[in-house]
Amino acid sequence: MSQQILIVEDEADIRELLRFNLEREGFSVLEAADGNEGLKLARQHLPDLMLLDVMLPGLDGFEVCRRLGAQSETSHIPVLMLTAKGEEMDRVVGLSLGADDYVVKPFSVRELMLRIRAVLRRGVRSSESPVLERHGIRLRPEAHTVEAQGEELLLTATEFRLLEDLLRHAGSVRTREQLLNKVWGYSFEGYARTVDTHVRRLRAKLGDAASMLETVRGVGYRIKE
Amino acid sequence: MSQQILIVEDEADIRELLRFNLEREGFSVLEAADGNEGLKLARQHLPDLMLLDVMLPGLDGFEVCRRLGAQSETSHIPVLMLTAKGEEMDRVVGLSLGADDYVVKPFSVRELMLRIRAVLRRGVRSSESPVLERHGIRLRPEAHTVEAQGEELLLTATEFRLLEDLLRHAGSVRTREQLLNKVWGYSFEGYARTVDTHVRRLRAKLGDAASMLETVRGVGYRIKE
DNA sequence: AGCCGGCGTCACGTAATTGTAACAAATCCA
DNA sequence: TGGATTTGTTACAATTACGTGACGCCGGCT
Repeated sequence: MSQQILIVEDEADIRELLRFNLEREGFSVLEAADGNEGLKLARQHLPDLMLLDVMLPGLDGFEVCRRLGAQSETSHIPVLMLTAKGEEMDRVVGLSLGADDYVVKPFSVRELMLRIRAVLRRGVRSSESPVLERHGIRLRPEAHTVEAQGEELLLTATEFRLLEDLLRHAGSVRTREQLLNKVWGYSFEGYARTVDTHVRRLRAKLGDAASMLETVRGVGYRIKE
Repeated sequence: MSQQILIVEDEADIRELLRFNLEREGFSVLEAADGNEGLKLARQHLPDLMLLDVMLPGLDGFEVCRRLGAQSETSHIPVLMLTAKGEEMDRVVGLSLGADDYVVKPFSVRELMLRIRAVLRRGVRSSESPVLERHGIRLRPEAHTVEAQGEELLLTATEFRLLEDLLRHAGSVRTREQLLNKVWGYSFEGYARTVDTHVRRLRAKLGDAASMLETVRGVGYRIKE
């Protein structure tokens, strides 16, 4: 379930720093200390993303990148290059060209994580369903709009996320716990009945379409198949 | 028959790496290390597109661009300018001289390839520049100008990029984080409410057209579909 | 130097949103 | 049927989000 990231970096302390932060963000991590090993692991595990240092003993980052691209199984693996500091902007640009993005050392962890997420997001873009539609309700996640029988509904952010989650699981029951975790986030420490209140508010705005949002007594809520 | 791209760039590293990526994408590549040679090759081979660095020894990118435009055989060749970050002002000049698009360094490979394909798809130079138009607002990325109801608006660089990003995603909500990453860059470590301030300034300049830039409470901002 | 435009931050006011409590209604089970 | 449990409904206070104006910094220009 968790996404896998391959670190190819010769300096052990940087590897460790990266591993620590990536795992804290929920990624699983592979490590390689040189280009050859990185290439081998990439082919074996087909990670979701590679962090690739440019300056490596033996095969350098650019060469690894080139060889990855030459193989069809590995050519789709997004690569984020780590480039040494102090280089000319032009040079950095050049070095980044075999990759999807690059970060200049020393980098801030925050920035690196942002870039990793950005690169990963590009991959899943296509799989995201653009429109959720059921029983005359049309929800556009991208636009953050909802229509019921052609009328646009003005939902609050929470209501919207709630409806989105229910729609994504249309046909199956969602428990209050599941909804709290997904809509409110794991750090929410409130009462489960908060869900009830928001379901009520949502129903009020749904009008006639509210009948599709049913209560499953003792379990949770569900949108009809 | 693969399309031919001419790279005019003085740094050998960058040339090589551009060549590598372009050939990987199926283009055939010509190289020139300075403006004069670039001009010569352009006249000889009439490539499908030119990647033209601004900073060149001898004849600079603008001059190359201008001389190309003066000849009927070469005037149709699409030009994609490579500009360094500090060359914002020059950009306007270059584009007015006939470049079809520009890419500001540093850029990611992905972005460069997308732009190359966009320019090639557009076909004949200047025949159909990408103009972002919505609700009486017309933004010309290449010319770096914005009009609202026929009146030209004088936007700052940040305001322009902000509006450009919002327009490119018209109909979709953009979160503050997305806007910060895109408009301010990943290395920006400031406060998300900075976005609000710039939205406000943008709205002030948009005048009546400001109503198309709506706030999506709890999420971000969106330009109406 | 002095000025100025652009930018990021801050403080404040207002309005929308949200979580909770309290009570009513519905449903279940013995 | 009656008590227990679960859910619906309403009201409300606290919080949050956003718009707005102002301020200070910085870099470029005169």
